[in-house]
Amino acid sequence: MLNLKFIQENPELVIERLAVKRFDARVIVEKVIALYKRRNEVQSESEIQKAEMNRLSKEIGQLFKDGKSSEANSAKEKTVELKDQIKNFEIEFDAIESELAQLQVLLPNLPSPLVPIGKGAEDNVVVATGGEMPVLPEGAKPHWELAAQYDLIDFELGVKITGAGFPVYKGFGARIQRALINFFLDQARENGYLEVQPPYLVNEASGFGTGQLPDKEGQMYHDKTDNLYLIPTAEVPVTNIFRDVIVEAKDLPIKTAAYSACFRREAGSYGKDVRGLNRLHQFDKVEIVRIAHPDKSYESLDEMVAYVQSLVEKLGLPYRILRLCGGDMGFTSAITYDFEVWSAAQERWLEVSSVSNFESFQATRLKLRFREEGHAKPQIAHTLNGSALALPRIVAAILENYQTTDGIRVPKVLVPYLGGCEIIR
RNA sequence: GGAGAGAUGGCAGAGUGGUCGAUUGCGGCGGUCUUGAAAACCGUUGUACCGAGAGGUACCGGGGGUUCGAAUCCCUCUCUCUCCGCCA
Repeated sequence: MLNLKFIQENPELVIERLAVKRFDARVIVEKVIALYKRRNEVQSESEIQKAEMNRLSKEIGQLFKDGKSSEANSAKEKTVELKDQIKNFEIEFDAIESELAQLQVLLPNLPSPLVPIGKGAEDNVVVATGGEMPVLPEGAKPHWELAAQYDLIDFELGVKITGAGFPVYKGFGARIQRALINFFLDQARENGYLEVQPPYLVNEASGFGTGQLPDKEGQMYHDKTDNLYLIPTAEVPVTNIFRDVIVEAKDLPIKTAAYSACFRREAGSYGKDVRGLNRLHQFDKVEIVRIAHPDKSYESLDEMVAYVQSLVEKLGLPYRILRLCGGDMGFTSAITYDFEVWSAAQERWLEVSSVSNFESFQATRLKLRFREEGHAKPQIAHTLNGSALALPRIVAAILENYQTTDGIRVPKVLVPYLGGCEIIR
C-alpha cells in the first residue's frame, strides 16, 4: 500500500500515475488528505492532554507518598474532565485511523514510468523474443490429446476425485513434473537463491501482507474452521517470511526460491482458455522472491528477467517477453514482465511467468525494512518476485512442441532428470 | 480432543500498582590497551507517530476493563510449551 505521508505530499503525482492503471484516484486521495490532516490535529491535541494527565498522576503519587492526602484528593478531581476529553479524542482518532486504513488499501501501486499506456493485453509491449518455432509433423495434436494418448495426465480422474482443474499426472506425466521442479530448483540454487519449503496454508496477516487480502478472498480457497487460506502462489508465504523484519543493508538483495503447489479458485473462467493444462485450480510452480535495496530493485528486476529467460531458453521453447501496459497490470505491481511460450499445436502464446517489482508497496504492508550501516533509521525495502517457472503450461508447450510421430522428445536439460529417457513413447 | 504452564527489548532473563521504555547477562556498535587479535575495561545500543525544533505521545502477545496512575490487578481472544489421547 502507499504511504499516507507520500499521498499527502504528492497528491497530483498519485492521481496521474494511477490514471495509467486506469484507476481514478482523485476522490480517495482527497479524502485521505482531509482525514490525514484531521488525524494529526487530533493526535497533537490529545497528546498535550495526555502529557498533562501524566504530569498530574505523578504529582498525585508524590502527594500520597508525602502524606498529603487531602491535597492529593483535590488534585484527583482535576483529572476527571481531562480523562473525558482524552477519551473523546481517542474515539475520534481511532475512527479516523480505521477509515484511513480502509481507504489506503483501495489504492493500487503506482506504475513505474517505464510502464506503457494501454487498456489491455493488446497494448502490452513485446520487449524480446527467442527460441525457434518448431515444425510439427502432419496431424500434430494439442497437449490434452497427447496426454491421453501417452497416458500422462488423466483429467477425468481428477474430476472424479476432486473436480475440474485438478488433474492426475501418471507415469512419465508425473515424472516430468518432478523433473521440472528439480531442474528449476537446481537452477535457482546455482544462481544464488536460497531454497525454502514454505507452508501451503497461510493466515490472514500473511494474506494481507502480500496484498491478496482484503478484496481478493474469492481467488483463494479458504478453510473457515481455522481461518486459513490455501496459497495461490509461494510468493505469499515466502514474502511473509520477511513480515515485521528489519534486515541489514549489507545482506541485500536477499534471494529466495521455493517450490510449491498453488491453489486458485479462478472463478468465472471457461472455454478454450481452460482446456487441458491451460488453467488449473491446483498446479506446481517454482517461485523466486527478492528483497532489494530501493536503489537497486530495478537492477534486481533485470537480473530476474534474464534468469527466467535463461530457463525457457534451456528448455528450448520459443518465447516472448512482454512489458505489461498499465491496464493489464496487477494491483500491487509497479512493473511487470510476462513470459509467454509458444504452444505450437494450439497455436497460441501461453503465459508461464510473471516477474514484477512491487517497489515499496508490499513492504509497506509487511513492515519490511532495512537498515544502512551504523545507527541509521530503518527504511522500507523493495520486494520483487517471479515465477521460475509455472509448470502446467510449460508441460503443455513441451508436449506439443516436442511431439514427433514416434513419441515426445525430452528437452535435453531434462534427460538427466528423467533417468536418461530421451523420448516418451 | 483433555489437563497444566507461559507470552517482557536481537537473544536469554528480572520486574506483582507510582520516578519503568523497563535491572542484569549475552550479542551488536564505538573506544582504551595491543605490532595485530583475544581477554579485560569504558561508553553506547528498540520501534512508530506528532512536531521546524526543543520536545511530546504510544508500545512489555492482541483487544477491553478497574485506577489519579497498569508490564504489574480483572475479563477476553490468539499463540507457544509440557503431559495424556489420536496420528503421517
